[in-house]
Amino acid sequence: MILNRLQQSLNQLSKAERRIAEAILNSPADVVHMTTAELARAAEVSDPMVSRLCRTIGCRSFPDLKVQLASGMASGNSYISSTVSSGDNTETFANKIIGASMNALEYLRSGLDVEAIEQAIAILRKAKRIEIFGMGGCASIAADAQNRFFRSGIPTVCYEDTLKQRMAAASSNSDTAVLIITFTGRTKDMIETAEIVNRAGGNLIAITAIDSPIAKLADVAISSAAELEDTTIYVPMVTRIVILTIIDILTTGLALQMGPEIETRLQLIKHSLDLTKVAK
Amino acid sequence: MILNRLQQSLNQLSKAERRIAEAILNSPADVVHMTTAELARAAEVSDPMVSRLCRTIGCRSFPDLKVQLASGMASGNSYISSTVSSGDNTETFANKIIGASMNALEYLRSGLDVEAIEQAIAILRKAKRIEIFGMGGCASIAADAQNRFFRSGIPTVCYEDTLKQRMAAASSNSDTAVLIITFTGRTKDMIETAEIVNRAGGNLIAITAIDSPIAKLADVAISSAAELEDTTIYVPMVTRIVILTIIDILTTGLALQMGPEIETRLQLIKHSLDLTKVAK
DNA sequence: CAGTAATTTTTAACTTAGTTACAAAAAAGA
DNA sequence: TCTTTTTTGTAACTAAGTTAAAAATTACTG
Repeated sequence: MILNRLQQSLNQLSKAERRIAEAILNSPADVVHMTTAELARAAEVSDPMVSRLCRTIGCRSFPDLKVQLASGMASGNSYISSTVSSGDNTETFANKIIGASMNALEYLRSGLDVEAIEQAIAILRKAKRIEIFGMGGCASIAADAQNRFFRSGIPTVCYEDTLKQRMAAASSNSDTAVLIITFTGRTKDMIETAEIVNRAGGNLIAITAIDSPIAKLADVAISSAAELEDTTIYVPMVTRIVILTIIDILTTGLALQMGPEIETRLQLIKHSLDLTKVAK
Repeated sequence: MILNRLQQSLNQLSKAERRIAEAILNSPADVVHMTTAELARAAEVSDPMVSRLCRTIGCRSFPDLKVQLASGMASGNSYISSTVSSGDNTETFANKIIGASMNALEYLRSGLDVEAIEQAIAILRKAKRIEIFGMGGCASIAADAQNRFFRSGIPTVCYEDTLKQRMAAASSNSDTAVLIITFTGRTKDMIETAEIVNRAGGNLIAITAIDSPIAKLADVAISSAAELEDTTIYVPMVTRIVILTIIDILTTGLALQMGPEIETRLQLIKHSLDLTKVAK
């Protein structure tokens, strides 16, 4: 969506361009009915700067930007995730956080690399075991992934300790699917582990930032949409949600390919919990 | 929507106007990027007729029609979250999964119990320590919550083992905030643990299914939107996403109340990781 | 069935919006 | 401080869209 692109590239723009971008973000609904001159006047810049900004953010022309704006804002997907500020009341900042998550999911949908997903599922499908590695904030995501993948019937383990990860990596082979989860894709330990997997001949799937060292080392790299993250806060929030959803997609894809055989197993797993619950 | 208006007024239009209307209805997505001349040629009429049709159907100008078209068509890609079926190709089921998550977030937004959130934040704010309990599929969520709450400076631990949970529950007091995360709110072990917290005098926050036993035992219960879960699959998917977002809201609210003091700590925590990463 | 009136459509002129090219100003670097 | 690069604004130009008037088609009446 363009509003995202604008918000994101805001600090890479020149002074005048930023003014225009801000004017658009301020009242996107109005911009849709403006001329270049009107917008230029609102942003207190010259007309051609408007045309230029359109090009900079990847639109063919100003009318083209308006069209994209209009389609972007339509329906429910108008959650512009502005940053939480200290003056916000509970309802406001809660809405902003929820909006940011929805935004990220919309972004995931529009840019999902279907081919990468299919390749990853193919690797998982023929794997005799799955090893999942995640450290720091990704450790809990890795644990969640383990909790989902083992239900497929393929033996799945998860390590958050770099030493264990290295040892597991070293003993991987063509029967092993290694799933590395990392926000930045730049953690030194993890890069080394990925290299060990490569040397050992394991099949490496990475869910991480695009163009990161780990993405390059992987057989299949799936983008975690880390570029969408609000860097004014210090903990990745939306990236986490996006990765969990990617894991949902992978496990579902795997289950679909396995067909009805998995159904019974899932049911058995579910009913194994029956006696731990009180009745409704 | 304009496409409707066009379709409806189709037989009230003159011959040339109808040709244009039909051309638009045929490929509205393309029209959005056309000029009057191009559309006129496609409909085999003269340029001014295009302008005229726009007026006839109630648009100010042709660019205005394009904008309306764009916004009208975009609402088509609203998230239809039907159940995944075995015939779906990758793109389809991926979209369904993402759609289900977005749906759940929309649901969370519209029904968020702001008061409960504020009460929970108040409890966390005055807590001297935070204990987080989650089992099974909720263990990884609890771990994630720990990873977020400890950054506030309040000592935070997380247990997924029912024995440890019981012991921690027994040693809770009015300085302790206990956060229980459970999908169903009906796990026997967890109910007993909640009762122990009550007897010990700890402050109990539960993120769980509404109207469940644990929700009733808690000082503050926040709904996890479990009632939205697709029960044809055997693993909670959207509930997980919703709970994570609730945790984001709680940690953000806590940070906002703590004010600038927390900023420094967050920065320090972030920079403590600097040396573990390779440079860009 | 012809002629006239009304409507529709086209051609041509015109206005306005948007872009390009170039010059000036500001910022960065030497 | 001067040079070089980047950024911004001014002015000219292109193209898009609209208006106005003429031509053609259609409908209606004598």
